[in-house]
Amino acid sequence: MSRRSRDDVVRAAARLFGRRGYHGTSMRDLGRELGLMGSSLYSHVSSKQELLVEVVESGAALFQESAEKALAGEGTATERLRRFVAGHIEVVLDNVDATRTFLNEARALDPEFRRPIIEARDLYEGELRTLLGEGVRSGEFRSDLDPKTAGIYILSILNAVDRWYHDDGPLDRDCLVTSIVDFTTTGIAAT
Amino acid sequence: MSRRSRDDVVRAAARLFGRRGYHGTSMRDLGRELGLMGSSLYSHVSSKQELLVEVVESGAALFQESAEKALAGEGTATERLRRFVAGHIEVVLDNVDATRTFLNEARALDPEFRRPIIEARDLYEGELRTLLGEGVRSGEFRSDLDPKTAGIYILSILNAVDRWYHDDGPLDRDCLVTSIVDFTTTGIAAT
DNA sequence: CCTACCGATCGGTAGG
DNA sequence: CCTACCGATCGGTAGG
Repeated sequence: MSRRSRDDVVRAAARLFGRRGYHGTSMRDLGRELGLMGSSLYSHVSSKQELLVEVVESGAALFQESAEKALAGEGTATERLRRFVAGHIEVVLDNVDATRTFLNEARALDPEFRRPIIEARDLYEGELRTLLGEGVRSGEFRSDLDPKTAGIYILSILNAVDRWYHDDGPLDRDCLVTSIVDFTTTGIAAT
Repeated sequence: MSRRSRDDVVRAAARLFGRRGYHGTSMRDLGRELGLMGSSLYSHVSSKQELLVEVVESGAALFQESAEKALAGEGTATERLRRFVAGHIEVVLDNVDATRTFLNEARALDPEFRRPIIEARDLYEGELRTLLGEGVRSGEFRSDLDPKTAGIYILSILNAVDRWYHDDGPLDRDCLVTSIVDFTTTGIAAT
């Protein structure tokens, strides 16, 4: 067994922070996960909080990049919404540990680190809101739509996906995206 | 300052468990919240875990009672859905601490207590699913609706409400309920 | 990366 | 409900 890299440590931290929470994970737990003594981790990082910061920031960055890619190109608001949803879901499902930690453990961050993370979250939400507003102006979305609350509802659905969806279940990822976009655009009522 | 009741202790536990998490709360934190020494809490409860169990079970019970009231009476599926949504939101907003703990800290429960809580959650979700299925059969909801995923989407929205809604904000509770029911039934697309 | 350790804090008990 | 305390565990350091 070769030596562990700093990245191994961060990845293991993401896994445990995401599953048991920051306060539910000790440095000795983390060491055990990697076959190391807890104290050995301090040759890779200088504190437990530093690990949390790194994991949470990586989660924030993943969402930000995803939004940029989804919203950059052309297309109707509906098409861009689909790309936004697909991107978000891909980020969540391909990085369950980091995104879980980003979504649930930000409160364990020291205040100085928490602030910029909340700002990143607001920025991401704002980009979705802008997209929804454009869809209203283009006539694709209902004229009485409130982009703010609608954006929150959509993100509520997206952020919960990792709590129930499994890749080996009956629904593949494309169908999941379609299902969410359909629910969001046309709802459950009969036409 | 009179003596504290067991109920005071449970309520304080709900507050701290809901805000900082179970593992982020020490018995001494809890004592401080009540103006007591941490060790004094053991004249009211026999363990920290017992407090978590009590809080989580109270959260589960609140949702269960709410569903029973909402689904018992007559009405179309849409009407009962509105009552279900209104009930859920009332439970969440009137009991933020207990419901937050119920929704986020169940993983900190010892396995023997976690199982029945997950079952309670599934039961509640199942009741919503049944309601949605009835709406499909009555023709109120789209015939191609999958009640299972739709139920998950609706609960995702409902369970996130406490993360952003404030009673003193621009939206009152009735409007919030209407907003969620509208989003759920007709979606954001223009008609 | 380990051994050996530090002071602080943890959940919890005994005795009043 | 407090005082006084228990053994275990915490995050972290020194020195190799």
